[in-house]
Amino acid sequence: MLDISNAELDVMQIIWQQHPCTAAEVIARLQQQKDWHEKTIKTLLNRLVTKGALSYQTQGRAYLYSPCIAQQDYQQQASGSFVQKLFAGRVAPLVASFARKHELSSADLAELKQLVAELEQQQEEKP
Amino acid sequence: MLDISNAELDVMQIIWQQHPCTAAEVIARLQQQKDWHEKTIKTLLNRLVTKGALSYQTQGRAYLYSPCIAQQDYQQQASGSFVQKLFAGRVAPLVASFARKHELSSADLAELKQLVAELEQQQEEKP
DNA sequence: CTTTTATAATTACAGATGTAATCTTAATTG
DNA sequence: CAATTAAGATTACATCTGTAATTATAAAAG
Repeated sequence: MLDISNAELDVMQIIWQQHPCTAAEVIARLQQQKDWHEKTIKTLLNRLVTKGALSYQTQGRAYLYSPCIAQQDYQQQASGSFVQKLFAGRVAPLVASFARKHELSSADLAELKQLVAELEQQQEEKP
Repeated sequence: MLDISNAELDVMQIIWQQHPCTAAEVIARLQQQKDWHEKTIKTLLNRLVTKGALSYQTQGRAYLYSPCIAQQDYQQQASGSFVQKLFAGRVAPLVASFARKHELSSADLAELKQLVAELEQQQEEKP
């Protein structure tokens, strides 16, 4: 299973937002939020390529990076193992736990409600 | 912030389930689910003490371990940073993502629905 | 009291991670 | 063309992790 570290994930987020993109672009955008040295970011790009999370095509002297895994797919994989690890595979307790600490906005609640409704309906459709 | 690794977390789960407990007890119970050497588990216990996740009281030659952080508190902290890291702090998309891969049971859905209802009510109470 | 045994402490060691610096090489500048 | 610069590749190095083995020590057994 593709395992992306925390620092690497910050790089992936930038690239998921917009790709393909050059190292220079990643560096420029990441440095708006992280105080990381250019070399550090290059290292992370390299490691991500090595572990198969990013691919690239050459464009003259530079590389054009693209994700090998879609953000949604990675989110799915990661939330699966997180929920398994901390909540014995049940997602409702996670939401409860989260809500206890982080006040949910009305928008969040509405979104959740809607989601639950949809899932219920799907369940009825094929019982 | 208290950072507990994956292997360490397995030890914590055992101790959260029942504490205080001796190393021998932890080993016996963990070995029912993990194929870990006794020495490995001792190492993990030690590291958890060092990082302040466990404390102990001596009982003759042995130690009686107890968690320094409640399971709920750790779950809260961990889910907070997970949701932040992968879903920009919004929990609904996490549930959506999770549900897309892992079929939710009726029980799960009911639990979620109930939870949402409660949260909505809380929100009305103090607007 | 000496030997064995059970506990915890210390040490080991490879791979992952955070965080760069240095090296190589090709392109740009003068 | 020579010197500088900018890309990526390689190397660095401390800390964390997974996974134990070794050592010290105190208790139990003979």
